[in-house]
Amino acid sequence: MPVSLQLLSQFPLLRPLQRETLEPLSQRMSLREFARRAMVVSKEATTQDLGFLVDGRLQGVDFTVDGRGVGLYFVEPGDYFGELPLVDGRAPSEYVVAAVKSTVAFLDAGSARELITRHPELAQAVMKRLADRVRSVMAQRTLLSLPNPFQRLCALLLQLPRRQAGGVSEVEQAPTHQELAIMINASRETVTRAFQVLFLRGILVREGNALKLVNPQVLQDIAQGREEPPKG
Amino acid sequence: MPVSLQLLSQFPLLRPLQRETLEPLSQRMSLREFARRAMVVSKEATTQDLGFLVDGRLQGVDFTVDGRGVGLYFVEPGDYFGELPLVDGRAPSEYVVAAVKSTVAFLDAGSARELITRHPELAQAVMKRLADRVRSVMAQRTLLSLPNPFQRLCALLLQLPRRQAGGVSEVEQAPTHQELAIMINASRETVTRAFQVLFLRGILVREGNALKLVNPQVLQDIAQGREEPPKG
DNA sequence: GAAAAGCTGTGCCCGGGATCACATGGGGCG
DNA sequence: CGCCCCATGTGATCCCGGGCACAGCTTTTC
Repeated sequence: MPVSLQLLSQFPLLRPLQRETLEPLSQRMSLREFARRAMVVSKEATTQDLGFLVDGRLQGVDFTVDGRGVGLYFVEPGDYFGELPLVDGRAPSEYVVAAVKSTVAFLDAGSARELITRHPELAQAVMKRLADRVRSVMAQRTLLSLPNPFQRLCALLLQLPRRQAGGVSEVEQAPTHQELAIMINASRETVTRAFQVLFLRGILVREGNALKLVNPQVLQDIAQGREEPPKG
Repeated sequence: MPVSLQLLSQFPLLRPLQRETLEPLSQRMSLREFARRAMVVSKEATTQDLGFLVDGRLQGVDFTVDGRGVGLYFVEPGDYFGELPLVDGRAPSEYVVAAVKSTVAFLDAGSARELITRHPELAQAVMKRLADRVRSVMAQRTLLSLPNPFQRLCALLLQLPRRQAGGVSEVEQAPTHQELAIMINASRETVTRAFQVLFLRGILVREGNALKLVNPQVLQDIAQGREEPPKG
């Protein structure tokens, strides 16, 4: 089930490639659909194919032994994933699931490796991507080593993907309290109560499904322990 | 201050290179000595040179805002470091300090980048290295998200570098309670008390500066929450 | 060898968060 | 429309682990 050239040329990673290189690739690749919540890559998977997200949205997740899930990162259309097993030949470090109905193009491990080896620009891009992941996981590690839940929540809010909306930076599609709780190693109720305080102080404003960070500076101060985590 | 070819050829990363490639490199590189505790790379450094550890032992460390230090990883002779800034051009994510008196050979960022771009085997090796770091930091993140300090300690013990000694795997040069405490986000006293219990149960045996993991299986069980963290 | 500094071991207290239980609210879906 | 499921609030309770104080011990330093 080959993939159209036009589709492939939409991926930034493959942009540097010549048409002659792309064409045989498109022959080897295959498109697959995934329903919402479907597992795209299992942690136990032995294949090391490189995946390109054509459409939808994927999420890297991990589970603690007691079954709680942790969101690690998102994959947006145009992005690729699965580079970790591809590079080191070991099993994936996490699961990848479809956050919504998604379409993925897979390139087999062999071709992917050859491609990267032959094209330094691609190798460069993959290294860059891995570096980004190191930094992002490091940030999470640092966050988790903060002493109290309030600080961790503030730190997390600052590192969630945000966008500017009317001069104020906001988190769209804010995760649920439960999801946040897991990410900062706290209970759901603690997150709720911390939010109360932040709302009360006007540091944070809820707007439908989005969260406006009215005063990021204070969040930063609390996260870094410069300002006392407010109690009530 | 050029570096001898013989020295360079001891680095696995550079092993694939021809003598003709190595020679100009050796001209550009410079050797530097660092005393114990000296800072090799600052987190604020703007240079992106690649460092090769000739002799001694380095440690990647980070500091929380309140000044507590966290050990992240070690660099042993033959290893290189500084690949993260080199790859993504951003500031280092941590400090590198000399654990003991050390000798380091530096290669300027430009030459290093060119080298990697020109030689796919090297790019491959660097990618592998980055992948290792992703996995190691992920492991630390997972550890920190365990609910209680006892579990975290067991998990940490299992992920410290170990070696086999007389059929029993042991941690040489065990870190101090204080250092362990910081790594698992707990207080020094809590670590001490947890050790008490582990010694009492014969799961762990102290032998001078080394720690024998007599029963790794139980450690594993406790870490994963399958077995109740013993209370006394 | 004496002093100083650092590591380890313990008792005690207290407060922050986990946990439980339940009330509300709100949105999707038959 | 009514139902149900999930997300959010909120109070009450309890206990784990942080923090302090201090007592041996070992290791460095001069």
